[in-house]
Amino acid sequence: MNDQIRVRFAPSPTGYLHVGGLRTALYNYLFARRHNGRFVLRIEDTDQARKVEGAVENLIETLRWAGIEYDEGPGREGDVGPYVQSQRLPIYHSHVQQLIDAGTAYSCFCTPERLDEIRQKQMAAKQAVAYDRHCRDLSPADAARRIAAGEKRVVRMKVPLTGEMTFHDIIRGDVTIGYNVLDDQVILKSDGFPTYHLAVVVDDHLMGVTHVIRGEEWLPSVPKHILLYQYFGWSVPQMAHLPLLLNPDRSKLSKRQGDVAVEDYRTKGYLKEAMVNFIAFLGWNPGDEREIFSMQELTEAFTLERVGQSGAVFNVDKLNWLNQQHLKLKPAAEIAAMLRPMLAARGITDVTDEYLQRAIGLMRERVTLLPEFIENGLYLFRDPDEYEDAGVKKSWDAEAVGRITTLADELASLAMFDHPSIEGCVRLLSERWGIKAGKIIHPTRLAVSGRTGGPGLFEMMELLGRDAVVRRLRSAVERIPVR
RNA sequence: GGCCGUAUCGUCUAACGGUUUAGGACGUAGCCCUCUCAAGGCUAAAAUACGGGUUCGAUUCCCGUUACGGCUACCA
Repeated sequence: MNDQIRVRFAPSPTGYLHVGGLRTALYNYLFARRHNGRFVLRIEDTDQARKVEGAVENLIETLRWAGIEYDEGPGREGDVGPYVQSQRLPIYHSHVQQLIDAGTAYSCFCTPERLDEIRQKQMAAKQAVAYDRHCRDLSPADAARRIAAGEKRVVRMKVPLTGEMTFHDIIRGDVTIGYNVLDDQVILKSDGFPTYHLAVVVDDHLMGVTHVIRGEEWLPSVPKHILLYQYFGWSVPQMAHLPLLLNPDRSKLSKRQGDVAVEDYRTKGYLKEAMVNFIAFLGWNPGDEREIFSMQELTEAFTLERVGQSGAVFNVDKLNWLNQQHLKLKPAAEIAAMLRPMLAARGITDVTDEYLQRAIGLMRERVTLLPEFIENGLYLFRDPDEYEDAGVKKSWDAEAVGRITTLADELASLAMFDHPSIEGCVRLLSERWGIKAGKIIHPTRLAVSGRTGGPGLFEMMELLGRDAVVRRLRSAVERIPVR
């Protein structure tokens, strides 16, 4: 392997992709792209109890949706696979044996009950909770005999009894942790699966990972990992521990206080561009005052050095704003494609692309989320079947009904039915009647759309077309009771 | 409890110890624009947790306190 930068995103498949996970994946991805490196996806499914059916597929699909493509991983094999830990058991076993042979790890036969017991005692005595190293000095021969006899065991790594370790983190600088607060971590479970600590070290090394970029929750276990690198005689990758994402009350981001699954946001109608832009800015900024970034721009601007050290609250208001901004930038054809299924769900399938895209043009600055195009702009596709009370109350009186009737006739005989002609017609009437144009505009909007707000009336009527407009005006006159 | 980490407007953040009346953005309020709703423009309120040092000078460096968070599993 050469000196190319290699990073990985290594989620465990427990159901869905967490927004914090998305950010970790994104930063790894951006870092790899920025340095022409490789981005690896590795599935850490060493906990059989937490395995969730379909979670891996879901994870991959969500990453794909966000535009985070991996260079190597499940379904995209490279030279250092497999990329799913449950398929790498023999690799872990031989490495564990290596440590046992070298005397840096040992078999432990303590039962869960015994472990529980000492933990209880330690807690009662207000001592640090740690394994008492009961099996650390069993002779290898004894251990081998008990294994042969079929006794259940785990394998633990030996942590020095005294001393401390200082390591460097790109984001946090030098961190020192004493060995006395570390216990002899289990590295191989009794079911034959490795724990995270062993698997992550073995795989990161074997997969040529040069930079470990992951969440801050891993910071305290770094010394254990470095110890393992040393036991194996391997060089240690660079570390970058990212600050956590927080709830509005500053606790670690969780359900209960909002959505944490990326797919929830996708379902709600957030754009991937907004999601990525927003997530990137939680803990990182470009150092200037730009706010709106495409994935491409992010890859050009991203550096680990500009990642902050403190947790960031997930602020939905800002995400909403970013979604609006990206909605304004996105080509109408792409928005149209996303709207089609939503329209179809309402039985609207007879809309041409041209019409739909023009409708999007009228609505895009008035919506925050995708479904609002339809919720707030349904009248662009169907005649309204109800009229806002506030509008009726405000602008629908006998005079208005008379004017709308006349307007309908005038519009029906207009030579051209485009924005300028329609506007000219309305303005002419308002002059003739000696009233402000608004006196005609407001009831007309109500009659045509059922709403009091929305796109400019004349553009809207042009899009709707003469037939629909005249029909709606006349039907409103029939249907809306005069107050 | 122990260990580790973090601490600038409500929120996301900027400010290589001096260029700072601490800048931008979201949100909030007001004004402008205007056929409505938006969008946009302008304006306003809004922060260096606290206490000690170091320094001619601290948001920036050091120490302590406080607060918050993480870790402390045969979970990741």
